[in-house]
Amino acid sequence: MTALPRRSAPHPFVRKVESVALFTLTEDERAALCALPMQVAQFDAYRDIVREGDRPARCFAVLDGFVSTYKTTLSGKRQIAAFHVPGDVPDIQSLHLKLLDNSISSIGPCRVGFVQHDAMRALFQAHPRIGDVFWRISLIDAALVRQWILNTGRREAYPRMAHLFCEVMTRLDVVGLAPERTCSLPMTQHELADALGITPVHVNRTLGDLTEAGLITLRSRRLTVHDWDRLTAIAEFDPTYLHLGCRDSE
Amino acid sequence: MTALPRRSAPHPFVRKVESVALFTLTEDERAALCALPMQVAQFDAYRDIVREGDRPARCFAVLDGFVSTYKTTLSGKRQIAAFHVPGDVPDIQSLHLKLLDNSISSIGPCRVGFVQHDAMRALFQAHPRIGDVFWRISLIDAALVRQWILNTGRREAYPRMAHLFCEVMTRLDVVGLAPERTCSLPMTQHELADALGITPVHVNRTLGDLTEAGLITLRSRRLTVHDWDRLTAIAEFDPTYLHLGCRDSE
DNA sequence: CGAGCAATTGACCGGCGTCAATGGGCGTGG
DNA sequence: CCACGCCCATTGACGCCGGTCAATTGCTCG
Repeated sequence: MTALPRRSAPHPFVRKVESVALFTLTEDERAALCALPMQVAQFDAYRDIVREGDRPARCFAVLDGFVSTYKTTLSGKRQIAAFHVPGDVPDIQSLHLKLLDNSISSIGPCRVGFVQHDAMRALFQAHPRIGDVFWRISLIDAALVRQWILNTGRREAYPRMAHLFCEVMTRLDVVGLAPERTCSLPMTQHELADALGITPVHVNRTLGDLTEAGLITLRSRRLTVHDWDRLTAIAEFDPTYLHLGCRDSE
Repeated sequence: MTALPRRSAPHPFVRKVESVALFTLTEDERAALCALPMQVAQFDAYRDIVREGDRPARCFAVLDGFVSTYKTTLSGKRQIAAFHVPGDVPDIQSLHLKLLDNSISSIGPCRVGFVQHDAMRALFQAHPRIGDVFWRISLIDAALVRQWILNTGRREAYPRMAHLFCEVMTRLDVVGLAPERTCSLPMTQHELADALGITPVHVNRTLGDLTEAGLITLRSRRLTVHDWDRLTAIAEFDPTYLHLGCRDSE
């Protein structure tokens, strides 16, 4: 990890909060969010950003790249429970759970912004509605994990992988990172395996099947979906669980 | 579901909040919790209490019995994402996510207590620390689901079932419902299957294996663990993720 | 150009699913 | 009090999805 000088770019929390809130931010609230001091850091690929057992005094937002939440068994098997895309705050839970129960690592190289818990807590005290939005954010994260369980527990490898691609593509599309159903997917097949709960070898076979079927292409870390309708049908993908912004339907 | 007259028993939220909070409640806070109006209802076994897609205006606490949070695929396969024991508030998320993304049903017959969202929100406004505790409760629930994913994704049926039993026994012990490593387990093998992501037939075989190994007995809806050390070893069970109350370690 | 990791492929195997039949416990009705 | 029906549990045979092992190829970067 390399510390970089603090930047004055538009604060990523503003965008995230605005996309999740069910109300419009006041100028005051927006200003308070922008005033959050954030320390930007860069990570190489496949580095732990925080580890299970840590007691962090800050949480972080993903600025660029991808990050994964994972746990491991004592015997070393690894299971990824969630991917996080730019704008997400993967360890928001650390605000209220001192002891981290999962690790979070970079997938490709990535940039993240750290914010001290104290600063967040002060913000929530001054602006309770913002605190509620972050609570909501953490609940949406939990909803994704529940869907992930349904996926690993009750779908075979083929539709399971299809579902993962549907989710990633949809979430990236929301933040403008999936034009033309194409997006960056910097993870190796080994990491896909850890996300899907299968072996890397079988990832390769399943990936081949999806490709042969003309559904997707995954080459040099880029994923393209050729037939979105068929892919979502195979995956039985219903994006409701993502709790995307259509405010009246939320 | 049958509506019962309101009871004046000690409010279950008090106990739950006290067990999860990292501080001691003031008299004021305790009184406010006790003043929460709650409507008690009784459910038969295997009834949905709330359904995916609902927009509830209240949430509920489990008073007696067990309930399960589950989702289903379009093709009808079912996956249980969590069990809830007396004292839990399984749909706390509905406070901030209008649209429920999972169903919750009773396992055995059970009693639950409904509390209007408005009442909860008023409480949180008057006592922000209590709001924080409920946030913490929802984060702990999320931690359990992440562990559940590791379990279904990266363990075979035998240790997976062992792990589930370890978790249930530990959580019931916390609320005094597992004396002598024995507890009620009112679910059928079919529901165990839906929790573990395997088939009922294989549940039966695995259950037989655990029994033959002298680890457990499961008869007439009662689970007994005969060799806790060996069971936890097989399950690689580490209760840290449950975020139990040892306050200094949290 | 060589080192090292990621991807690919084939052969084989085993855990778990599927199908189907049997047995057992319990509540209901005769 | 017994008979019936229903659901749950149990058991066996068989097949397949996905795991394991291992060899080869390809890519990336120093």
